[in-house]
Amino acid sequence: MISCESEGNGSERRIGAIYSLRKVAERIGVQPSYLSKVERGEVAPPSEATTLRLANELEVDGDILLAMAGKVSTDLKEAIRKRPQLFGEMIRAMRDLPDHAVLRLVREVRDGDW
Amino acid sequence: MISCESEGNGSERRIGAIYSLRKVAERIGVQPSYLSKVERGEVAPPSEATTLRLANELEVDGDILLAMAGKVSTDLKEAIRKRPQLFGEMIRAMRDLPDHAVLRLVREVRDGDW
DNA sequence: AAGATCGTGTACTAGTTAGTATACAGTACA
DNA sequence: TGTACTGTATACTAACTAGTACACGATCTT
Repeated sequence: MISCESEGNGSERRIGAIYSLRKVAERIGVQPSYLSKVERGEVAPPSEATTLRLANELEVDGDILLAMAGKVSTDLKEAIRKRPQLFGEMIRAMRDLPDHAVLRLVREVRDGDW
Repeated sequence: MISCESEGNGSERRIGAIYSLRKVAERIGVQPSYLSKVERGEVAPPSEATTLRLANELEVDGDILLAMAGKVSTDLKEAIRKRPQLFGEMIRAMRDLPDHAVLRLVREVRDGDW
C-alpha cells in the first residue's frame, strides 16, 4: 500500500498510517486480506460499488478506476440502454475519432445551442 | 412463439414451422424449455452471446435486443473502457439531449472533417 | 523486549448466472 | 386414431462472483 506523509497534526501515532491498506480496507468496508489481493491482482476486480468506494477514498476518478477494473459505470450503461440504437451508433462512430475530436464534440454539446 | 407463413416451397410439412420455438431454440443452441421461459420473462434474460444469436436468428438489431435484456454490447463497453473520462463525459452530456440533437451529432461525426 | 500494526497466505462460502434434462398435456393431420 | 409436433412445468446444477474469517511472520515504536 502506498505510504505517504500525513499533515502531521499529531493525532496519529505513526506517519502515513491513514492510507495503510488496513485503514483503507476498513473505511471502504472490506477485509484487509481482500484489498491486498485486489491490489496485487490476485483476484478478480471488486464489484462496482466497492470499486467506487475505493475510488472515492483514494480521490481518483470513478470512471477511470472502473475502467481499470474492466467495468463501465451503471449510469452510463443506463443511458445507452434507454436509446440503444442512437447511442450505439454514436459510440461506434466516436470510437474511431482521436481524443481532440471527441473533446471538441464534448465542448460543442456543452456550449451547444441544441 | 410467433407463427408466420413460410414461402411454401413444400420442403416443410407444416407452414410456419421454421420459426417454431423448438426450431429457433435448436438453431441458437439452447433448450426449448429455456427459450420458452425467456420469452415469457419467467427467467432472467440470457447471456450476451445467446441474446445476440437470438437477435441474429430473428433478424432484429442486436443492440436493441440487448437493451431489452438490460445489457450493453461488449464492444461498446470496450470503447468506453479505453477512454473512460472522455467517453464518460460525452455520454453524460448526450444523455440530456433530445434524439434529434444526438442524430445531428452522429451525422456530423460521420460526414465530419475531423 | 513487548505490544501494536503491517501486508499477506490459506481455507471457506452464500448468492447469482445461465442454463440442462426430462416429463407432460394440448393440438394438427393423414 | 395414432403419431408427430407444439409450448410448458418441474427439478436440478456447474461455474462464477464477491467476498469473509482467521492465522501468520515481519516490522515498527516505545
